Amino acid sequence: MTGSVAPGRPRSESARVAVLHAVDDLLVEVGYSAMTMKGIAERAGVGRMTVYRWWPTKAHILVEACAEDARGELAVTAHADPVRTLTDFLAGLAAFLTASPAGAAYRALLGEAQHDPEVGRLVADADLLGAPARVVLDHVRSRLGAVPEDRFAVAELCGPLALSVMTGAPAPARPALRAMARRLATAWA
Amino acid sequence: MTGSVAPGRPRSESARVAVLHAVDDLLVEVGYSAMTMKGIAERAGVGRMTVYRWWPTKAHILVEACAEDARGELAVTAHADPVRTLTDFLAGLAAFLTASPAGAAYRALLGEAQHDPEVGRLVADADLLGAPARVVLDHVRSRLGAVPEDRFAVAELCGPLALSVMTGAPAPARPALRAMARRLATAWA
Amino acid sequence: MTGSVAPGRPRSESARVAVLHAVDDLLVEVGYSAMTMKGIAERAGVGRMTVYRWWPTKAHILVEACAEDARGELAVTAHADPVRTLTDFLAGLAAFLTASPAGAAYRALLGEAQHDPEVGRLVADADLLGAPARVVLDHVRSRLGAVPEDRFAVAELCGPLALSVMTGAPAPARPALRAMARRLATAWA
Amino acid sequence: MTGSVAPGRPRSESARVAVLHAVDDLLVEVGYSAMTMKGIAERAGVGRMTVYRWWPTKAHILVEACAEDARGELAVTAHADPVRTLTDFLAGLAAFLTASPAGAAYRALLGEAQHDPEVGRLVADADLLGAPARVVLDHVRSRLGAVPEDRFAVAELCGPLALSVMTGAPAPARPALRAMARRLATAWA
DNA sequence: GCTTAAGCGAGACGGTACGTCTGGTCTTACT
DNA sequence: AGTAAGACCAGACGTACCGTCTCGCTTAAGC
Repeated sequence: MTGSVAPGRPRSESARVAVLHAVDDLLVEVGYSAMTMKGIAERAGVGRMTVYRWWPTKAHILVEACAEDARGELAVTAHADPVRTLTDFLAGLAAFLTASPAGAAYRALLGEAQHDPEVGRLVADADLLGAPARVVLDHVRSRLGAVPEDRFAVAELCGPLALSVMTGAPAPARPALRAMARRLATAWA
Repeated sequence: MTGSVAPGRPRSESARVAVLHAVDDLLVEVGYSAMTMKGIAERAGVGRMTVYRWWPTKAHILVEACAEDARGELAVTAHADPVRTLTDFLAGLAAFLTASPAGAAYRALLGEAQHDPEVGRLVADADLLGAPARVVLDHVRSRLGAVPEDRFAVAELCGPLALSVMTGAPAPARPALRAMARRLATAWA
Repeated sequence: MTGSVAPGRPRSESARVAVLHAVDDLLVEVGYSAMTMKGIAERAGVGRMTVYRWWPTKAHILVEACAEDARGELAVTAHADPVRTLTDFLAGLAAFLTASPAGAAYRALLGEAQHDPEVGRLVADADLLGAPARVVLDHVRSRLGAVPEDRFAVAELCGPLALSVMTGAPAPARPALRAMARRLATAWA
Repeated sequence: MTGSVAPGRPRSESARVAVLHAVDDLLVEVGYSAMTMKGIAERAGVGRMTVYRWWPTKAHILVEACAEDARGELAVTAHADPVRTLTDFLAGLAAFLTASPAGAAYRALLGEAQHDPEVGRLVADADLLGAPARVVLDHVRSRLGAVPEDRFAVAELCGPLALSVMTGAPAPARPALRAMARRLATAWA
C-alpha cells in the first residue's frame, strides 16, 4: 500500500497551464531570444520562483508546451500507395515547419540545441520529428523493400525539408513534395 | 579612379584579425551562448567599441570568421563514379558538421538563424553548404539523368546528415554514407 | 467570569519555546540581519505559519525571548555607599551590553527601533534598561539629594555606556566605571 | 612626476550627487529599511551597477551623504561660561537627533551598526558625534579641571541624550538641557 | 465515541530586492 | 578618425525571503 501523499500545498495546475500558454504566445509575439523567464512569469501572472521551481530554462517549458501539438500535427493517415503516404507526411511536415506555432517552437528548440548541449539532449529525448516519422516508415516498409534503418530513414525523410526551411527557403508546393516522395520511394524500392 | 583616401586613422587590421581569432577560439572553448561581445573584445585585447563599430552581432563576426574555412573543408575532387563523388562529399560534410571548428560555427549560426531573422538572411546569403554542394551536383548531373533542380537537390544531399547531426546523432560511418550516396544515385538516376 | 474555553486544538507550548530558543541561538550564530522568519521556523522545527500566527516580526519574538533574561542580569544588590551601588550597576550594564546574549538582543532591538517605529514602541514599552535602573535610582536617591527625575536620571546613568558600546568601544574596566559612578554621585549630590 | 591619468571615461560627478540626494530624500520618505539599492538607483535616475560600483551597501552611501551635514549641525560657538557652551552643544545635539534629516541618518546608521559589524566599523570610523563633541570638550577643559579622557567624556556628554532619543523620548526642553549641562560641569569641576 | 474547530507540519503561491552580468552607448586621452 | 579603457543606463539573470494560501493530520473539549 503506497498510499503516501506528498505533504504541503499541491502544485497549482492553473499556474502550470498559464505558463505553457504564455510561452506559446510569447514565442510568436516576440520570438525566442526576446522571450525571457521574467517575461514568461509576468505574462502568465505567476511568480518567477514558480517558473524556476518547475522548469530550469525556457527551452524546457517550450518542449512541454509544444510536444503535444507537434505530435498531433504530424500524424498522417496511411494509404495503400506509399508515395501518397510519404507525400502527405511531407506536406504536413512542411506546414508544421513553416506555418505552425508548434513548428516555430521546434525550430527554435533545434536552434538552441546547437548552442546548449543540455537543450540538445532535451530535444533528442523528445524526438519530436522522429516519433511521427517512424509511424510513417513502419507503414511504407511493408510496401517498399529497402527502407534503411530508422535513424537514416528519418533523416532522409525529414532532413531535406528541415534544412531547406531552416536556411530560409519557403515551403515547397505539393507537386514538388510529390516528386520528392517519388524519389524517396525509388531510392527505397 | 577615386583616388580619394579616407581621412583620419585607418582601420586597424591587427584588431580585425585579433577579433576573428578570438571568436574562433571562444566558440570551441566556451560555446556560442557563453561567447559575449564583451568576452570577445577582452580576449582579442581590443576595445568593445571597436568590435561594435565593425560588426553588429557576434553572428556577423562568426560568419566572417568561418566562411572561408567552411568552403575549403567541403571542397571535393570529382570521380568518374558519381556514387564515389557523392560519398566523398557526404564524408566531408559529416566531418565538417561533427568535428570541425568551422562546422561548429556553421551549426551555431544555423541555430541562431532560427531565433533571429537577420542572422537567417546572413546565413542564407553566405550559402555555406549550398555553394560546395552545387559544385558536386554540377558534376554528377552529367552522369545522372534526374537530379532535381538545385534547391531540392542541395536539400536532399545535405539535409539528412544535417538534421541527423543537429538532433544529436553521431556522424555515420563510411559504409552507411556510401549506402546513402547509392540511394541518392538511384533516386536521381 | 468568562469561564469559556477556546474550542479546537490549544496552542502548542512546545512550538512556542522551540521558536524562542531558535531565536536565541540564531542571534548569536548568524546575527540579527541574517536571522529570517524562514530560518527561525526551520531551526525550531516548526511551520512558518505557526511563527507568523503568534508573532508579527522577528523583533517581537526577540523581545519575548530576551526580556526576562535582561531584567535578571541587570538586578543589583544595594549597598550603603551609593558610589558602590552605582558602580555595581554600571559593571552589570557593561557586561550585559558587551558580553550577554540578552544584551546582544537588546542592542539589536534598539537598532531595529531606529528603522521601524513599531519596534520603537515595543522597546519603549518593554523598558528593559529603565526598570532595573529605576530600582537603583530609588535606592541612591535616599543618599543623594539631587538625583534628577527618572527620565533624565536613567539616561544619565545608562546613556554613556550604551552609546559607548553601540559605537563600538569595548567595555570599560572596573576602575573607569568607579570613576564614572563617582562623577554621577558628585553631579547628583 | 605623477602626471598619470586614469584611462577611460571619468566618473560622473552628476551621478554621484544624484545618488546622495536620492538617499537623503528616500530616508525621510520611506525610512531606512524600505530604502533599497534598487530604489535608490531608480530615484537617482542611475543604473544599478553604477551604485554598486562605488558603494557596497546603502549604509556606505548614507555615511557619505550625511557626514558633512552632521558636522555642520553640531558645531557650536564657545562661550566663557562652560555651562553655556555645554548647554548650546546639548541643544544642538537634541535638535540633530530628533529633527534633522542628517540626525535621522545617524540614528539609522547607529541602528544598522547593531546588526552588521561592518557598518559598525564604518560608523566608528566616521566618528560623527565624537568629532564635534571633542571640539567642545577641548574648550571646556580649560575651565573645568576634571574632564575625563575623551572616550568617556564624549560618552557622558552625548550618551544620555542619544539613549533617550533612541528609546523614543522627545527632545528635552532648554531648561532641562541647562540642568544637565550644570550636572556635567559639577561632575567635571 | 463522534463531532467540531483550531493548531500544526509542509510546501507551493505571487511578489520583490538582492548582487551580478551583458548589452549597447558614451566620453576620455592617446595614436 | 580610429583606438583602448572604462564608466554610463538599462534590464534579465537565478536566488532568497517575504507573508499568504492550501493541503492532510493532530489534538482536545463537548456533545
